[in-house]
Amino acid sequence: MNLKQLSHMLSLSQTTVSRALNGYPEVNEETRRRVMDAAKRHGYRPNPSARRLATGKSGMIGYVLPTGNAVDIDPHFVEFLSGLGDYARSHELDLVLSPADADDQETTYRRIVANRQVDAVYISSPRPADRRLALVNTLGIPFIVHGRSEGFDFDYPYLDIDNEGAFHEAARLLVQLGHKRLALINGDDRETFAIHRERGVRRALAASGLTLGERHICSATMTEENGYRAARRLLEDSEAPTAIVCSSLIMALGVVRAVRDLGLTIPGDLSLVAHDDVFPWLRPENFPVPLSTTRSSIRLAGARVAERLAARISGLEEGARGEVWPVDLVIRGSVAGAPG
Amino acid sequence: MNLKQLSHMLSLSQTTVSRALNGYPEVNEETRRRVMDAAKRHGYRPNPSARRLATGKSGMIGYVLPTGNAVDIDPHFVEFLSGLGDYARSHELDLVLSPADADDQETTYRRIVANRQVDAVYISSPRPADRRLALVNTLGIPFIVHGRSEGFDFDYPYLDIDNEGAFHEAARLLVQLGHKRLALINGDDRETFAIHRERGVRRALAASGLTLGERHICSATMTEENGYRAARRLLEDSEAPTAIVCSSLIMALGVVRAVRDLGLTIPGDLSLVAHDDVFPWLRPENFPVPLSTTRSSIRLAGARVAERLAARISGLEEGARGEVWPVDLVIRGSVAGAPG
DNA sequence: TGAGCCTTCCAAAGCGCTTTGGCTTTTTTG
DNA sequence: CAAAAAAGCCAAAGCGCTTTGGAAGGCTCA
Repeated sequence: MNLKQLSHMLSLSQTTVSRALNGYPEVNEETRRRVMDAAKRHGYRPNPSARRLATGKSGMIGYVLPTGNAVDIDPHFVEFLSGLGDYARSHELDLVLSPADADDQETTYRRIVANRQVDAVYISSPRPADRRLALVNTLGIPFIVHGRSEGFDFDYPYLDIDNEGAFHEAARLLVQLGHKRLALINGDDRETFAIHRERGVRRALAASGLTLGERHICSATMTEENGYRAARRLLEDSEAPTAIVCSSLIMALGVVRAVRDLGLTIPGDLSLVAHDDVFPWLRPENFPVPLSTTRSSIRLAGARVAERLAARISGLEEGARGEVWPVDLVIRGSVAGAPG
Repeated sequence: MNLKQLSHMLSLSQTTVSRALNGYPEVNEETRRRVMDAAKRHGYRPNPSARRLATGKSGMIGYVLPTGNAVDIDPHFVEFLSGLGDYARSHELDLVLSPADADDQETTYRRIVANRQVDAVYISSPRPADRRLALVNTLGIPFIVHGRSEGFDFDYPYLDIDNEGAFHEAARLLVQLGHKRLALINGDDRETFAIHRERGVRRALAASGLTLGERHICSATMTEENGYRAARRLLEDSEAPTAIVCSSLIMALGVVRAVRDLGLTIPGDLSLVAHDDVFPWLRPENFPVPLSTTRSSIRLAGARVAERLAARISGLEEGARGEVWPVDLVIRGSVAGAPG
């Protein structure tokens, strides 16, 4: 069933039917009702390719997916997607993932923009002075960054959580509990979120005249194994920390294992706080010792990003509005006063 | 730069240029070269919407993403996606995720097919007599099922791993080690893979005159917490199993925790085998006691599905070819002879 | 009552591509 | 060497929608 057929059976022109369906004012309400009704009854669905060709709008939002043999998609992605999808569904938006060579995403961005394949894109895990951001900004397609970049002379729309604040709070708590030697097990330190987290920890320590030594900071991809390795390295050091702030629950899993292997206990020998993105399949309260966390649902962020993208597409949102969400500090059994 | 402009500057007709670009035979090789060259030099890219409208092909593969507040996307999805994306990239295919109400995916399938939005779709986590499968089969769009269904009177193309064989092997190993009381911690038992796995375990037990008691089988969404709960329930029973086969590494995490909470040890008191889909962020060899697993990379499966979808789109693959991958049984420290 | 203004609809022109059918040349063939 | 076949190219007709530029008819209002 296409427009032509539909309009023919209604004895109306395609113009009128099209307008009736798309809510244009210059059509009689009575007529509109008739059209709407017939459309629904016959299950008429405008052909998106045709519409796209005519309007240039696609009803899809894009994401460039870095791929490659050695490239692992972040497990957070799926949770973010849950939220995004949930919102997108209610607004008839689809999401198109364009796989790209991790080392050359630019080409793909240019392609999807030039082709008008999508109405908007979002960018995640930005780094300082991230080229994707600069590119997308000049290409002039609506976009939102999930996270933040740094070092640009222009503003841009983003949604981020207060990583610095969160880790500042976590570290401050530990310092207040008497810990003098703090360590940070961070994510990939080329990403802005990791930089912000480190900044937060440093600031909290500095406030009490403490510092974060070179040996007390690790950064690596967030895997269980890397968490373990980092913890081993830290805890076997002569100046082993008495408290660790950790960037992810998955890494915390490894930290806990290391602590055990070394015959130590939490929170007796070591206090531990980790960041929790709220996975349904791994919850901090279910750690051997319930884990204190800085918590922020990445899923909600996904939904919000979708919402703002939709707003931008329809012109309801404009400009470079940045949005920073506060992060909860949830205290559970894994923190205690400094030993000794 | 569009076809018209390009053909104009070459003093050729759009027809010829189009044909030259798309590899049709009725164009002089010399002319083709000229065209190709000019196209590359001017960065000409055919507008996909226009092409889609004209050909009906979209160069995209579709996936209907079940969403909803209470719906969690399986963390396996992202690994599968890694593989899929990796292949898709090399073939200029995009992936469109159409979010749908988890309880009504049919509408969405109909939509994307009717709209010719995608050239092919894949279906994952099928259940017996899965309606999506029946629907897609009648809709006549190329598709591949990742996993298998049951109870249909037609064949369909799929890619699955030998779940039954894998769990049969795992259980057989345990039986050979003298275990009489085996338990199975399974995924959602409405899904075919879970049914197959259960079947495998039962078959292995039956071969030695043993059975899988009602109390020795649990099934739930694969979260750490559910693994823990299941293990607690099993191990606190008067007929506690001496060996457990577990459907996922994430659940195994919970099993290990439960074992510890109960003051038991692996493999002293309990042997444990789990299925490993090969996540980069959680590896069985890094469990407190290295975990024996049935292993199959879900990522490779993703790549293979993409490959077959591409083949189907271009007509290279036809018919209802099913493909079943064998699963490795990897023995590590978590299994031992039955206690006592 | 007739000029001017809405209201409501329509015909037709794109959007950028593919593809059908046909028209020249050139090559082959008996 | 004429007739048939093949090669190489083109004009134009879609694909299904939106949107521009009217036009017909009914109103208002002096």
